[in-house]
Amino acid sequence: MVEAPAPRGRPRDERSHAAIVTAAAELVAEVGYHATSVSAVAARAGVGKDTVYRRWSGKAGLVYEAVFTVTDNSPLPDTGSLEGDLRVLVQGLIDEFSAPAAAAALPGLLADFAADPALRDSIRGTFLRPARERLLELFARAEGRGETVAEVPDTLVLDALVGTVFFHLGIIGERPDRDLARRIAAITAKGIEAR
Amino acid sequence: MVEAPAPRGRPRDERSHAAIVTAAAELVAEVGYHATSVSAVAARAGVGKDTVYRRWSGKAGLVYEAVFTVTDNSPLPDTGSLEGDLRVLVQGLIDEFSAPAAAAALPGLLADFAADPALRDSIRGTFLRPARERLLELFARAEGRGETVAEVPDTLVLDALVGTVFFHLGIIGERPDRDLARRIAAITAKGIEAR
Amino acid sequence: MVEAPAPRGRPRDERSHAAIVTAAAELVAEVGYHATSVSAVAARAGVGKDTVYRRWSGKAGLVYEAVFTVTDNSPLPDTGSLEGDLRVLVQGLIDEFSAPAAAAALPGLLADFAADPALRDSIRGTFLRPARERLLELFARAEGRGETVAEVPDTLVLDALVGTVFFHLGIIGERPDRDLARRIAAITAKGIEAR
Amino acid sequence: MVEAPAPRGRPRDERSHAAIVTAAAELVAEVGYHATSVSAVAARAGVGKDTVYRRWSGKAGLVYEAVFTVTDNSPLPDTGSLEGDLRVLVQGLIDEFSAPAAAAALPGLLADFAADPALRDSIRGTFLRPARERLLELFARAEGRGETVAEVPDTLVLDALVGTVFFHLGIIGERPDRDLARRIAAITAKGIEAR
DNA sequence: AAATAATCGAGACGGTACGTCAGGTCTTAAA
DNA sequence: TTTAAGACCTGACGTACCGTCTCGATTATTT
Repeated sequence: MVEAPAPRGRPRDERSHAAIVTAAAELVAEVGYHATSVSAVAARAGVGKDTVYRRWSGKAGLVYEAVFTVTDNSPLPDTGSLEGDLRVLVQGLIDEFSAPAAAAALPGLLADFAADPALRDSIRGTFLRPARERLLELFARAEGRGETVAEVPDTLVLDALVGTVFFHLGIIGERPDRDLARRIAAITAKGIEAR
Repeated sequence: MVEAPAPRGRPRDERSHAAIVTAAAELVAEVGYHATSVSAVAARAGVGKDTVYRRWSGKAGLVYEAVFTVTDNSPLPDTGSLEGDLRVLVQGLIDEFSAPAAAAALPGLLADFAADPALRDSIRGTFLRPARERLLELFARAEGRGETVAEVPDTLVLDALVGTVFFHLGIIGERPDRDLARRIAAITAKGIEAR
Repeated sequence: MVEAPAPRGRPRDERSHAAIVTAAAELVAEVGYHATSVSAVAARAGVGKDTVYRRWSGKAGLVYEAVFTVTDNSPLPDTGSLEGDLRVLVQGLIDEFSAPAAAAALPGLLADFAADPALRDSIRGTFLRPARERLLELFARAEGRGETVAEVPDTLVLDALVGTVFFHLGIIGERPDRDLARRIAAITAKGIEAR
Repeated sequence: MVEAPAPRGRPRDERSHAAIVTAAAELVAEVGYHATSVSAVAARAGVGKDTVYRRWSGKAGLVYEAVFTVTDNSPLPDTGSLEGDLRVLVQGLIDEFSAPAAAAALPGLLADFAADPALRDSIRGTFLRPARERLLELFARAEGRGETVAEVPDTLVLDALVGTVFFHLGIIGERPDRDLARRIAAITAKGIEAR
């Protein structure tokens, strides 16, 4: 087991952490990702810049935590069909990507993550993990029901779902249509059915 | 008919234009989108900054033209099936997005485009137009063969194809797998078939 | 005798000259010397920049002509005393330096002249010439009246008169006091009297 | 009594201040006032531009401090006569204005000061203050000796002395003649004597 | 109690890029 | 050859943000 490394000196103030995250989320929603600066976040949080850099490596990491902290861990409802389950999953992505702060942050955020090897790895490892677990659970259910799924890497299916939603809403800026989740789920479900 | 607005004064030097575009493409491929600056592009092109800003509104517009000028207008080969045609189309996207300059530029570029309303509109209007025309041609062929396609907006299908490739390669940084085009085409073709 | 160099091609448009000078004088009075640019002068005059540079070497020479063209050549009135004559001469300098365009132009203009050897020489040769001629005339009258003047270079006296007025009004920005000419003339007259 | 405003944050580095001032003085002496830029000063001082703009409003204020910091506070020697005392004072002005950096800076510097209301006020308040104090001391001595001085504002006498020296040396570019101080002092002393 | 050590808010630090503007030159078609 | 127009290269402007460093002042643990 890993020992805590014996904390010495003044402990970090947890309230600073919360204030920074809140300030970052607000700023991103108000002025966008590009116009959000670490200086401005620190100023709004009533905190020194060092206090931010002591906890995060830069704007990207900070905004990521500020915008995507609320991971929905509620179990995926069982709709009884692969397509129905996928629709719920996709609707979740749509809701997540349509939130004001997320919509304002996503393109710039993912660009910054993609440009940094360390951060890039955390996209699959952290950002996509919950969605991937849900997708695997969903596949398992389908198999349990006897629905066979074609031989296709789950990461590719996930990239297709996330990439489609991200590009459609985040890059193009399309408003989330009422039928969007249904259509994406329908195509994907039929597309990956065996036979 | 629209009259040319009677050009007055010294005409723009076409060699400057070409030098700037070349310098931009090289720089992006060498140091990445973020580290590419208008000043550096101008310096490498042997041109004043004004000459750049006279023709482009900023880094985003310039890099876009530098990286995505070579529109492939060759007619889409007719493979005899929707899935086959889609595979060619998707492979074209993969090749386009995997080129060194494009791969280095895409995430930051699309983020900057998404952040500017004027540029954002040009994504559909310019960047996606050739691919969309190919897609429509491909749908027309399928109908001509009697293959019926489900009621689904072509822009959504396009966003799905482009979004998937962009996210998989550009954001996640996955290497373009040998089977990538085949798999995406297979899922999509089956997914949008009527029935 | 000097031959005219056989004018070939389109002759210069004299109206351009006048338009440029007028535009320059107006601009200097409105926005000051620093904010006056050759581009702006040309634009206001409805003239190309080249047409300006073909006639003047730059902003300094142009503004000089625009602001100090109206040389007062009226003969200096004979007041009957050195001090009285000096007072009239100094009042003339004050009036000249207090005109809106001149006041706005002088400090920057003289600075630019001082920085360029060619222009610098023209301060004595052109700008100060009329005043110097008046001063010499004034000395001649004094001698004619039997008033003896101490051995002092006339250029130094002139520099003292002009420098005092220029510094007091142009640099410090003092408003031209009612007694200013009288006081300067009194000091100078007494100061240069023999004995 | 005025409280020190409780300095917060990292204090300014005094070595930066000195390095900037030195670099500015050197540059002005080497390339002149016009060709001296804030960027070049910062680069030579090994300092960011922000560090310069944090302390000075622009080139004018910076160069002023760089060139005219060394105020000569030595007491004016008592020569026993108004004219002698004036000669010492004027010689001091000549020496000050003839120093390489000062000669290169003065015309442009005073032009920039004259163009900015805030800086303009500091000419009398700062630049001319030492000379004015000397002049007043000199008048007091004269009165103490029984030499009566005509009713004339001391600021006008000062403007005459400074203006004459500045115009003669700075604008016209005359070399400081051996007799210059003597002549100016003689004219002024006689000119302001009562009777 | 004293010493040690990490944190805090504040803001200065050296860099770098921004987008604008002026300078003075050059190139066009028309006069 | 001049004209109006305007593109050309150069280089300075003053601003903003980056991520680091330096203050004096806290706030904890260790001696």
